[in-house]
This record gives sequence, C-alpha cells and structure tokens, in this order.
Amino acid sequence: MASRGRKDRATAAPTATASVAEALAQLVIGEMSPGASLPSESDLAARFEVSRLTVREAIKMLAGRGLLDVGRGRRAIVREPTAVGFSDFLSAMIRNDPKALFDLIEFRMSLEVQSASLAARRASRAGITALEMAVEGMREASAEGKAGLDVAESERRFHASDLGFHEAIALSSGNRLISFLFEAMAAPLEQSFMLSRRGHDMRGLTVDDTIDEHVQIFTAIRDGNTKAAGTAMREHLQRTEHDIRAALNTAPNPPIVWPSGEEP
Amino acid sequence: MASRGRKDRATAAPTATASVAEALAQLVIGEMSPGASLPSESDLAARFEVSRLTVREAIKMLAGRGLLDVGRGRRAIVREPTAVGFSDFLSAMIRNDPKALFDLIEFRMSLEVQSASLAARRASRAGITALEMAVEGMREASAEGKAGLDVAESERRFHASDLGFHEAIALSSGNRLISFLFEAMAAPLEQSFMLSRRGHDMRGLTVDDTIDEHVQIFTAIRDGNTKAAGTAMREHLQRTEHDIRAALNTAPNPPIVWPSGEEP
DNA sequence: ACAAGCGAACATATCAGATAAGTGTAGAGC
DNA sequence: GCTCTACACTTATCTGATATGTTCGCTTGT
Repeated sequence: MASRGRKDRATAAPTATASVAEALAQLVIGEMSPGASLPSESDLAARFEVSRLTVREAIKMLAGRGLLDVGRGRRAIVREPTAVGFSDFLSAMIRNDPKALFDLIEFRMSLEVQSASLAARRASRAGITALEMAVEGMREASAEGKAGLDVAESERRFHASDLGFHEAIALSSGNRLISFLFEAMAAPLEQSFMLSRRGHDMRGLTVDDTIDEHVQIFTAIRDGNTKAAGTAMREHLQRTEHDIRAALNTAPNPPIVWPSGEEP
Repeated sequence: MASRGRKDRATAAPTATASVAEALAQLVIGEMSPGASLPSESDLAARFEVSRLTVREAIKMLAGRGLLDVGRGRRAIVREPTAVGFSDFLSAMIRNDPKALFDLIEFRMSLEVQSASLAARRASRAGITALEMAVEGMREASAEGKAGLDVAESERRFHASDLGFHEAIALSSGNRLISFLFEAMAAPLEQSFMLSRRGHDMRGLTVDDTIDEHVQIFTAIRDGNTKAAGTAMREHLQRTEHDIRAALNTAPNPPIVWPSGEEP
C-alpha cells in the first residue's frame, strides 16, 4: 500500500504513444527552455519511427499537461509550466464537498502566513507599490458600493483587488513555489471570496473591517516587520474562516490552536 | 436532434479538439466520479459531430492532464486527480537551478510545520502506527548500514522510511490539499534527501541525530501536542536546510527569523 | 536602399477508411 | 454451479488526402 502512484512505466511502455510522450516530456522538462520550439510532427515521427498520428497524440498529452503550446501552422513551443492538475483537483474537491473550503483555508493559513512574512523581508519597491494599489482598489470599489452605483460590479472589483493583494504578496515572497501554487489557487479562491463576503455581512461586519485588515498586513510588509506581517495575515484568514463558517451555517467550531502560534 | 451550435464556444476554441477537450473536462470534473467510465470514442464522436480522431486527441489531452486513465480495449475511466503539473514544475525548477531546493524547503517549512500540528490534533490510531513503523524502518536501515551489509541499499531504505514518515504526517493532517501536494512533492523530495544526507555527513552529524529528530516529532504528534509537533518539525527542517546548504557549499547564510516563530 | 506586399513552402487540423490486438461477456460444455 | 471459449466491442496505430493557418524570402514600388 506504500506503492505510490507515479509513472513507474519507465521501461514498460504498453503503447507507442505513451513512450513517445514520456520521451518528449523528458526532453522538454530536461533540456528545453520555455519559448523553444519542438521539431515538426513529421520530423519527430521519423525520429521515433512511428506514424505522425502517434507523435500527434503524444504532443496532445503534453499539451494537456500544460508543457506545450500548440497552434495551427506553427510548431509546438515549450511553455512555462502551470499547475493545471492542482487547479482541477481544487475545483473538483470544492464542487463535491463545500466543506473542502475549510481544507483550502487551512492550507492558505500555512502558505500565506509564511508568504506574508517572506514578503516583509524581501518585497521590492515595485511589490510594495502593487500592494498599495491593490488596497487603493479595494477602497475605491468600496466607495462605489456605498454610493450605490452598481453594487454587483463594485463587489466584483472589490474581490478582484482583494485577490490582487494576496497575489502580490505571493509574488513578493520571492519563492517560486509559493507564487506558482497561489496562481493555481486563484480561481477556486474566488468562490471562497463570494462565500466569505456573505458570511461577513451576516456577522454584521463591514467592508471597512476587511480593508483595515489588509492595511495592517500591508503596513507590516512595508515596514519589513516579518512577525507582524505573519500575525496580521493569520488573523485575517482566521476571520475569513469564521465568515465562511457563518455562511455555511456550520457549528461554531472548537477553538483552533494554531501551530506556529505566537499568542503567549 | 436539432442542429447543434458547436462553434459557439466563447472560450476561444480555435480548434475542434480544444473545444471537445474543454467540454469533456467540464463533464469529467463537474459530473463524474473517479472510477466511472467515459462513453466509447465512436459514441462521443457522434455526439460531438466530429471524427473519432478529434475525440481521441481530446481524450489524450485529458489523460495527459491526469484526469483520465486510458487503455487498450477498455473505455477511458475517470481518475483520481494528480498534480502532474506541479511535479513537472518542481522537477524543471530544480533541474535548472539547484538553489531552487531552498525554495522547496522554504515551502516545506510552511506546509509541513502545519501538517505536523494538524496531525497532532487529528491523527488516528492507524496514523500513529504508520509513523511508528516509519521510525522503526529508519532504525533498522540505520542498523544495517552500521553493520556494513549493503550501504547503498540501507541508505535507500532509510530514505524511503524517512519519506514515508513525512508522508504519513501529511496524510494524518486530515487535510486533502496538504496530502495532495505532498504527494506531488515526493519525487523531487528524494533528490533533496540525497543532498541533505551528504551535507549531514559533512557537518559531522550522524543518522542517529536524524532519527532523534523524527522521534521528537513522532512523540509530540502521538501525545497530541500541536505546538511541540510544529516546533519539532520546524527544527528538523531548519537542520535539513543547513545540511543542504553545506552540501552545496553555499555561504553560511544570514540568520533567518521564522515568521510564525515561537522563539520568545 | 528600404519597406510593403505577395506567394510558395511548410506545418498543423481534421477527415475517411482499414487493420491489429486487447477486454469483457454471453453462452456452450462439463 | 463452474470453467472455458468464441465473439462483439473498443482502443492503438497506420496510410493517404484535403483544408487552412504561419512564416519567410523575394519581388516590387517609392
């Protein structure tokens, strides 16, 4: 049962397509850089001694995997990898079980708290500016909403700025893995936003509270205060979790003692 | 049976294959469960009003994406998702830049510290047993190594048990996202193990030290001590980071103040 | 000289039809 | 009831052909 499901068909390739795909993947991942273009299908077909169709299907597999960008009339070019599989997993999980949003926020609790701390240590001037602009975007959207111009649109913009804020932090963390994963998480996160917003209102809180929390995070990062940045982010996420819980009418929930806790 | 508008995909589907793939993905992710099987290629071809080849390529894209499991003679069946994209990204990143291992361990620092804390709160009896067996496996492998029977083999077994230990913690976290990501991380992690082992030796440390660290983590989890579990895991990873740094001959490195720090 | 425009060579997208080989199952035989 | 075999179904792969998009060198007008 410890046998892990990876691709243990290194030697045994039941189908020609699979072995060509494997060989191509090896080549793409190991020796080619994003932007480079693959040989033509006919070329590869000759090289691997299979029909063009087989090469085509192998290429399609890599394309689905997000490694290649194919287009009519031009050769396939190597792409910057994306976490398609992770996004698929998240979408499926949340769709099948809304409670999975708690798994998501639990994960964010680990990822984003550290992300914020790292950003406080590494953020560039440009990163700080991006954060500032995101907060400003939230303020503007909030003002529009209060003016009652177009509530739906202003909410949409608010969430977009909110997402942009967190995204900017992930980028400013200087950690490629964190940026990568956050990117893949962005889509499912939007659902989470909608829900937490509803719970937020139900609990009688205002958007100003939300903005305040973001400002606290921003300030800590700008001042290079790693500890405060992590704490602020953690509190923000805990509040969000409560919002979602309220929206889902889940039980009040036992007190969660957070691991890396700094509460004395 | 009315005429179906097939080309009305607003999501920019320049090719038939892409739109069929998109539709299938929607279907697989949204409405089907792992284990279910897709209609036959001919069937789908008729339904989408395209040739069998087009359906075939679309299916291959999903297979590459890890959503389907195809085989000769039987229909494609829906698969439990895997983070192929994430694994690809990790492999490529580490291959292109060994320093990426620090990004990896930084990420592990956030993921596994929380994972350990959560495990301390949620681990089942079976989970505890799995951890215990992993530690025992490390001890046995270490003993074999000291006896000088087969050094390479005993090292391999040691690393396998080590990985199994961390894997068991991820599973015991009860968080599906964490388990999922750890799974995807497993392969690149093995490289990391080799390297840290070398640095470990270079620094004059022994395997017993490593085992001790794992025992500390295990004890904390078994006793349900979330805080201690997180702390022990953090220290273990920090030590590992130093090992890797030693192996890569990188500068001693500035002191890193960890965000969620519990150092007073 | 130089830039715009044209066209041929190249490359992929998709179709049709055909053969080989693996899977699963219904029915024959015991 | 159980086993074993033949058959229908299904995927894997090939060949060959047509349509359409891309790229780039060459011509042409200024």
